[in-house]
Amino acid sequence: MMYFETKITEASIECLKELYSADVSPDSINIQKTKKEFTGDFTLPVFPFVKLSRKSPEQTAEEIGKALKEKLDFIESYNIIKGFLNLSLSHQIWIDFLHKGVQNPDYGNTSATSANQPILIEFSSPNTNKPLHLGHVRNNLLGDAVSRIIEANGNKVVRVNLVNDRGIHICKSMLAHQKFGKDETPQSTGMKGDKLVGKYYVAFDKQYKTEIEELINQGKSKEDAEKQAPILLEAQQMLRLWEEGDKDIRKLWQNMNQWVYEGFEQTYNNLGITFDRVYYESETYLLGKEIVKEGLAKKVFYQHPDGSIRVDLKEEGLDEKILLRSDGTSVYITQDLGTAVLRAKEYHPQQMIYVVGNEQNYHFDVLKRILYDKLSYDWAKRIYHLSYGMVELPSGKMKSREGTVVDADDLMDEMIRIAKQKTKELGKNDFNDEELNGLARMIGIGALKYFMLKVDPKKNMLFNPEESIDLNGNTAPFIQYTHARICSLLRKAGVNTLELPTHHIDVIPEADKEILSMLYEYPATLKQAASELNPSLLANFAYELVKAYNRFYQDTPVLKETNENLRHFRLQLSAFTASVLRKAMNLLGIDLPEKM
RNA sequence: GCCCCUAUAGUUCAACGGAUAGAACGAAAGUUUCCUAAACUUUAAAUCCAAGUUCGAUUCUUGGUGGGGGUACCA
Repeated sequence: MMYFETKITEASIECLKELYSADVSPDSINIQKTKKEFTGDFTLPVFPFVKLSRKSPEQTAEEIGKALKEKLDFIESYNIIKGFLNLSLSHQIWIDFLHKGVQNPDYGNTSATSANQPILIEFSSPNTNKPLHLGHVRNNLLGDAVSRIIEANGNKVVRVNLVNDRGIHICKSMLAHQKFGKDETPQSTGMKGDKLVGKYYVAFDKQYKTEIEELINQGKSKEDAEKQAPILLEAQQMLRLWEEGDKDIRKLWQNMNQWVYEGFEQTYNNLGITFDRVYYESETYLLGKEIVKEGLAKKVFYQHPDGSIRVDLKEEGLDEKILLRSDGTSVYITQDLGTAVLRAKEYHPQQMIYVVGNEQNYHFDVLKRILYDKLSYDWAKRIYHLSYGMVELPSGKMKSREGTVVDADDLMDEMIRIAKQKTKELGKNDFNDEELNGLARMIGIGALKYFMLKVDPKKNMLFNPEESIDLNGNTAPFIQYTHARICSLLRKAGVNTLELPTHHIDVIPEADKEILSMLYEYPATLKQAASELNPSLLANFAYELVKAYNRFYQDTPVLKETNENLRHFRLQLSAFTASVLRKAMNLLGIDLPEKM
């Protein structure tokens, strides 16, 4: 793949040296795509160089344009508007680009460099006390898409999941099941395991609130009531018993977690998500505790008079942080310390990415500081928190305990149902049942994934359950439909587009050219998506490409084009478009149908 | 209180410091003897406020205002 921008930049530096004896850094050469309303392919704003030339922007642009045209044979012409130098490339180089691109199955990808250490990426990281909701969906889709994007950029990826399978939150579900559960199981109730366990988490919270209220009525302060509610004390006792290895508690814990895993498995399958390595907090928290003790021995941590172990990060601009409770049980960050050390040892990754919501920004600051500054692990500087925004409802934040969540399974089912209904409404009858179900799935899940991934990860996003996710406009089905139309076109053409001869066409029409130049942008878009860990760039790219193609399709004949060279050119252009769409969307985990 | 993030059409989202801020939904009006109308075309509609840096600021800096998050012996 040739990068015209690079060549133009290099040539521009030479020109500036020859014309004005000036040494200019590549940074000040800002080659951009020419805007649609002007003639040209690439544009160089020359304002930064008028100081060197001591001439007007127009004159400066003229001099640079003339010199560039002489230097670069692929520049056919140029024009100047104000201080903008617009360069047009030759038709032939664009035709060559199409020819090479359409035949290159790896177009846009960077070939793998096997020597590199893997990039480790943690995502999903569920708690086992409740089912997955829309917030987790964003996390999973983001982690999966980022993994794919990094792979396409030539890096090895290890997808890891960290299951928070122990802790006070699970004890709450367990306790509620013991108290109110009547020995219910997924089998006896027919409920999905994670849903059943989630039910008890809510039951716990209900009882907890009742007890708090009673205590307040007895004259306790709200704060004391929250700390002294009997059911909470029981849960804390249960956690201590769990950490001591109490047989009955461990048995119940194993059973209930198993139910949850079976439920999660279904959800992951539906989302099309897999992992290479699953860590369980129950397997790493002891290592975490050891690390805390080592830190204590090395005096980088200290024991508070109340018995808890803490770290002082005031010098690092943060605060004190508790690492071990006064009763000796571990907290959230304890296991994260252990897990991080274990991972570093197992994989020696070149980078450790954590896909975790922005509500935990502070937590990751602290984690990194402890590992790097306090414990002097050099690899800890390669920890990167991919912090994404919350999914909000019109009523505000989702809260599991209060039941204001959008359940992941329900939402997927609903999306598939709507897609199926829409397909029928549109009178698409040439599908058998199996095909119809497959298509509805592709569309429904695709729409959901696209909806979540088209938004810049770091921004909060809003989901309105009243309005189901759109299937029109800037959506996956819009892109899928265009792909299906192209496939139909190619089927009818009855030729192998890859084997078509080189075309000689006099001019590339405007609409054709627009698509071509967008296809040219794909590799740079992919690179940017990888370096910014931002899948939304690919979503927006695919959308823009489809907009342009639909405009083209609307009023440009392809099969009916009588000029054979032009017809072949357009078939290849269409085939290349379909192929790039598949690539971009596949990196988002979205499949495209050949018929819809 | 302190810290971080954020602010763009009625709504949901775009825009490496570059030209006339771009889409979608919603609203209004159109397009099918022609390769799939889940499409296309047209109209109305926005940079929170105030300074600063710059040839040029939605973008960078400072101050203010609004929204979100964090600051737990929760995760």
